[in-house]
Amino acid sequence: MALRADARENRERILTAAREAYALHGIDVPMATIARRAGVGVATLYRRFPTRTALVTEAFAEQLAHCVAALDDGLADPDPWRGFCSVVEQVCLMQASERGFTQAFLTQFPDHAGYAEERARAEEGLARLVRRAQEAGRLRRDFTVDDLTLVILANCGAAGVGPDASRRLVAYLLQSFRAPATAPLPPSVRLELDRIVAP
Amino acid sequence: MALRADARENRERILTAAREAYALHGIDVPMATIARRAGVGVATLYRRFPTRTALVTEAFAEQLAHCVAALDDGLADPDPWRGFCSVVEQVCLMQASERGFTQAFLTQFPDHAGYAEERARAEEGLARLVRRAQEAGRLRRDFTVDDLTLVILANCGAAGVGPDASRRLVAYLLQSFRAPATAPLPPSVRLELDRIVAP
DNA sequence: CGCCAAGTGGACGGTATCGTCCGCTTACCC
DNA sequence: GGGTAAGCGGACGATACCGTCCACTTGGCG
Repeated sequence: MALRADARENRERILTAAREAYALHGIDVPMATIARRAGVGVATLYRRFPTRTALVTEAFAEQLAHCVAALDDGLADPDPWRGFCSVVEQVCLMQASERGFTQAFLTQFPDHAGYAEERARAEEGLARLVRRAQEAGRLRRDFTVDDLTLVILANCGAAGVGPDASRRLVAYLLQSFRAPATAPLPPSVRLELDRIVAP
Repeated sequence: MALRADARENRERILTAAREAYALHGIDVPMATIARRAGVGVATLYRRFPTRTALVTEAFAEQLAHCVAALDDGLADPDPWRGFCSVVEQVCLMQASERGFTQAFLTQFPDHAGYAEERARAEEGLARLVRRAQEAGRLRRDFTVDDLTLVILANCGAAGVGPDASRRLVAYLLQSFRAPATAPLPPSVRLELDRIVAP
């Protein structure tokens, strides 16, 4: 049944607060902190989102949709290599700018039954993205779909530093993925070891 | 003053237990768990290692020394590029096989005053390693020392999966670091998303 | 052997987070 | 405008971990 107007607004406030809190303190931030930031009681939070993962899932639903859209865009690109690169870049940028998204992504993607079908679709799309770029002779033949996950994980570490570090890492990786040749990199990034959040 | 014989043995047992516990449960494992695994009381643990970081530091002192040695070896290699690669490979392999080491490394390296000098020496060595490889024309000119940290962080994510994933990532990265050309990769790795420990 | 300082273990109070319960408030339908 | 069910918030008991304190044990020297 539909939520009452005030409840619906509170729900949105909670989701926003959760994203902010995750960005600031990582995904293990106490539920009470999120509730306080949203200006609601903990009970309200727990009523809407019974488990921590439920909240995380909903909080990043939009970001996840953005990733799926990026994949579709990449597949639609007439240039298979450009499509491939843009998918990798966009997803990694998302990881780096929306702190906590990656943890959410990795934590729940395995099980969460509701998304099994969406996940299968995504995997199929990724496989096509890779095959297409390889058939065009732009992506090295020994690249596998699993390497995409490897990129996600690698980027996870770099994302903790900031989008610049992530961009540079991705640029390095894409160059090694390309069949031959190299190209200039984004500027070097000063790494502040102190400010890394435990990914 | 010197430790009593039984105390010395307990100390070793604690360090071993700590490494095991870190590998299994990550670096945030409760102190009591380590104590139990070592077969000692918590008081004993706290007396030897007053803070969590003190324990972590000592537990991985050997691994850290190994890294420093790897750097020296790399610098001693007559082939600057081979020396560069071996340092990167060895350090990353250490991260991947000794779970928890990276967290230790990153967590405390910034402050921990006692190691300031050792750290400075390491940084100087790394700078020389990079410069040497560049002057030999084997390492791209736009590579910076900070990129080495970037590699460490990127590897951190891959290391959570296992040494194979780490090796493949490092191979990719080293190829993009090299002034020109590519080479075959280690075999592809099946990534078990379920078994990733929060790095 | 006997002393005693070094060493030990577990109990304990303190703190943080969890998730639920219950009495009060309020949106919305009539 | 009034009734009612949906919604609310904060208090509360449970749980986990921390780090200390203290009464007991034991290695090793004289």
